[in-house]
This record gives sequence, C-alpha cells and structure tokens, in this order.
Amino acid sequence: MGNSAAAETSSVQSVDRALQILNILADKGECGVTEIALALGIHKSTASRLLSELLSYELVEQVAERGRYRLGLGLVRLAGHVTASLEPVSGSRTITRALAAAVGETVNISVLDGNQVLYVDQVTGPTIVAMRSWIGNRVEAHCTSTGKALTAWLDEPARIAARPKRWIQYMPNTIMNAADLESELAQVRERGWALAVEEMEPGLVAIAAPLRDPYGEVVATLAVSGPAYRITPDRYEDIANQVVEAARKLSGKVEF
Amino acid sequence: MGNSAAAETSSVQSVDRALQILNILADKGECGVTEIALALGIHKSTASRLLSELLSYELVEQVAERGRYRLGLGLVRLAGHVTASLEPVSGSRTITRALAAAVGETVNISVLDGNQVLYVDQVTGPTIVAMRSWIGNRVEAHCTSTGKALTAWLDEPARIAARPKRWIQYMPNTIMNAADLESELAQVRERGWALAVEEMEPGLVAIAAPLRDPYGEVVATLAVSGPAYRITPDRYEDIANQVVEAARKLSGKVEF
DNA sequence: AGCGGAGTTGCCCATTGCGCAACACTAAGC
DNA sequence: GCTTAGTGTTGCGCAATGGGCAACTCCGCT
Repeated sequence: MGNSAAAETSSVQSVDRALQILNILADKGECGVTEIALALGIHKSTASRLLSELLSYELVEQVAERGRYRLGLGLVRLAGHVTASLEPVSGSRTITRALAAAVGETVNISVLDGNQVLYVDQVTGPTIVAMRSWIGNRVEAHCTSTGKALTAWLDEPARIAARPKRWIQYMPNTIMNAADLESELAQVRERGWALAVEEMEPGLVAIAAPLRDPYGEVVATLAVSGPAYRITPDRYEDIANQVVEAARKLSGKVEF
Repeated sequence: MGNSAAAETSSVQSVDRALQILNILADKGECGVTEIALALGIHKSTASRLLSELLSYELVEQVAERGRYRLGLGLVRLAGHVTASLEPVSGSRTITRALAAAVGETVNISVLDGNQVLYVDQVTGPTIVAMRSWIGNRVEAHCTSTGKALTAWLDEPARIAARPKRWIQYMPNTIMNAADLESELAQVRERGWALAVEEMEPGLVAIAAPLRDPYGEVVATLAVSGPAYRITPDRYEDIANQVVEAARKLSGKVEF
C-alpha cells in the first residue's frame, strides 16, 4: 500500500521512496513529514531523512522552520536544462521566430503526455527577447489544436487512450464525444494540420502541425495561437500553410 | 573527490548520489553510465541502478537503447507544479494580466538565484491564453532590470556576491564595472524601479519593480519588457508607475 | 572474426538505511 | 501559565538493502 508500480521493480528502494515523495508533493502541494510517512508506509524518521536529502538539493523546501514541505526551485533549475537540451540545433530557433514574426502571433512546441499536451517551447509574438521559455503546464489533448495534431496519427488503441476520462464542456464548441473527435482527427490527417476555434477558452484560436522524427513518427507539434479577432477564418489557410512549412523544416532538426 | 558538500552531511547516501547524477546531467547535457560512475567515484553497476531508478520516474531518459542518458520530461512536469504553487492567490493573476493589457507588453516575475535572474512566471502581451508559463532559464543580474531590482536593496556583501564573475560586454550599453553598477543601483533605490535599455540584447527594454514579503524584503520582481521601438523613453515613467503600482498590489499576495 | 568497451544483471557480503525511542518544539485547551 | 497532544528531529543498533564483483550481452571498430 502506498507503493508505486515502479517500487515493484525498484532496485534502489530509498531513491524510489525519495522520488515518490516528489510525486506526493506534486499532487498535494504541501505536506507534513508524518503525512508523507503515512502515504508511503514508512516511519516518520525515514521520511524526515529523505526530505532532508531532497532539501539539500532544493528539490523541496520547507514552508516554515520545522514545518510542512513543498516542491522547490531546484526542480525549476533542472527543468530549465531539459528545455535547453530540447532546443533544436543551431539556427532552428530562427524558424520558430520567423514564423512568429510572419504570422504576428505566439508560436509553441508541445509533446503528448498521456492524454494531455505538455508545452515545451514558446516564442511570443513579434519580440526580440531571446529568453527561452517553456511551459510545464498541460491541457487536455482533445480540445486543442496541438492535442489533435499529436494524436491524429496515433494508432486506434493509442488514440483511445488519449481521450479524456470525462468529456467536459469547456466551451460551446468543445468536442463532447468520441465519434465527433474521430471525425475531427480524420480531417486533421487529411489536411495535415489541426485547428481549434474557441474549444478550450473564449476567443482562442490555434493552428498546429506535427513535427516528425526521421522515422515519420509524430513526436511533437508546432502551433500558432492567438485571439479570434486577429486569427479570422480567412487567415486559417494561410497561417496553416506557414505552420506546415515551418514544421517541415523543423522535423529534420528536432529530436526528443 | 566527486562528492558534493551535501554528501558530507548526507544522511541518505544513495539518494544523494542519485541527485548528484541529475546535476551532472544538467552540467554535461548527456552522459554515459561509465562517465557518471567515474564522476561520482562509484562502480558502473551502481550508477546503472541509480539511473534505472531515475528512468522509471522519467527524471532521466536514454538517448538510445543501452545508450547515453540525459535529463527527462518528468522534471518538466514536476517543475510545472512548482510554478503552479508559486501562482499568487485567487485574483492576483488578474493583476499581471491587467498590467500586460494596459501596457501592451510582456510581463514576468523573477527571483534571484545566486548572481542570476530566474524567471518563474510570465504573461505575454494582450492574450487570452490562460496557460501558465514559467522560465527555467536565467540571465545575469547586473544587466537586466529585474536583476537590478532584485539586488538594489541587498546589503553590500550580498550585492557584491551578486556581481558577475566576469564583466562581459553584451552590448555597448552594458554596465562594465562595479562603480557604475553601484551608481545604477543607487538610482534604482531612489526611484523605486529599475530600467535596462539594450544592455543584454539589441532593442530590448525592460522596467522592473520589487515584490516584497510582509517584512519588506525583496523576494521577487515584477517586470515589463518589450522592444525599444515600442517602449520609447517618453513611456518609461508611465510604464514604471504602472509596474510599481501592480507590484505594490502583488507584494501582499506573493509568497516564495 | 576478434577485440575492446559500454551497459546490464545475478549474487553475496558489508555497509548503510531504517525503525525505535527519546527529545525539542509548538499549538491548543483549560 | 500549565498541561497535553502532536509534529519534526536525531542518536543508536540491527537487519535489510545497496553496491562491488564477475560475468554476461551488445555494439562499433579493425
């Protein structure tokens, strides 16, 4: 009880426990030592020592002296290295910047994480700021253009696994059943790009194209997003063509 | 040799080693098992088992089967929870969004990390996208408005520690010595806000104000950034006033 | 085909992680 | 102000686990 499936195959129990603590804190936000000990089925002195180790690397932090724990900024620093390593080879960032400049909207790159979209890179609208950004947050795959582009080319079992557990009506336009979603994904495959118009949030329009590895597998997506009053229907085709072209250029450069 | 200072006070050696592996991968990008074992002074079978554990939680990933390792997307997911927990209390995000809408430029929140600025939150220009973003990347503190706002109110030893190890001339406007930096920080304290005009990157202008905890300590900054052709000198005062006002509102809400 | 090196895994032993007990600290109730 | 209950921390000793060794598989190079 309280042990993950990973624990069943664990070869280093104490490391496994420490990493489970990180997941518990991710789920609950903040936790006390005793609470974590109970969740893991270990003694509170054990939990305290594991937390102390994580604390020394700043993967967790204490809300107050001798108080509850939460995830720490050390994770943000490490994650920054992940996004740095995701950056395509020299010159590729110019493709996403050029696209952002040409279209005048935000451009991002995402990967599929279970049944959700995980944002891993972003270039804001016409901007000169060279700061790399990436987004740890994620949204449901079925009601975003990136999610549709990520799942459209999966085989059927994988597409079914990527469907939401519950169909929530975020917006009047939100897709609410499997048949409509499959129909939508068929259109994505036919066109080569995905569209989402006010399905997740009022006024938000996004157009996405797949990024493929050398084997042709879809490993990420490239997307443009902006407000509906700027990305009007008459611009969809043109923006889509630009996204698809940029995605084609990037597909030979990005590896995940 | 190969052991961190933390290892000297470590109470869980194997967890300590696993976390050192993460730092090694952050530094080197990619590593083999044998390389990591040598760096840590442990047997390669030990390194392999520790990596296997990190792999099962996706904190690392293998570039190829039986190949080299690098940091994994599991870190991005965990870090996303950190930024979620950094989000100010209900309603506060409206302050940064309102500021972004009013000024028409990108707004971000940063903290000081050694002698660099670590970006922890960002709202892009007038946008409807509700996705939270944060930036694991960091830049030198002395040549950004956020860095100046973060360090201006430190005591002298801390300000000296926050100076760059080497004064690199990124731009003609870049501050290149301690005296000029101290003078600039004195102005920041006097005005209550910091300015950086093309010091880090061509065309980039940023204005930042400190975010204080209930004890008045500067714990983060709020900044607006954009291109020089839009953020012209005649707009500095007005933007600064809006940033200071938004920072004042946020200071009672943000805790780190 | 042979060699060298990297990564993996079974096994056994010594070291380390862990539970126990005791302590320090804090908040709540009277 | 005192008492009680609960939380988090730490010294200690023991047994369970982590880790080194050896052997294996796999792959690239000659």
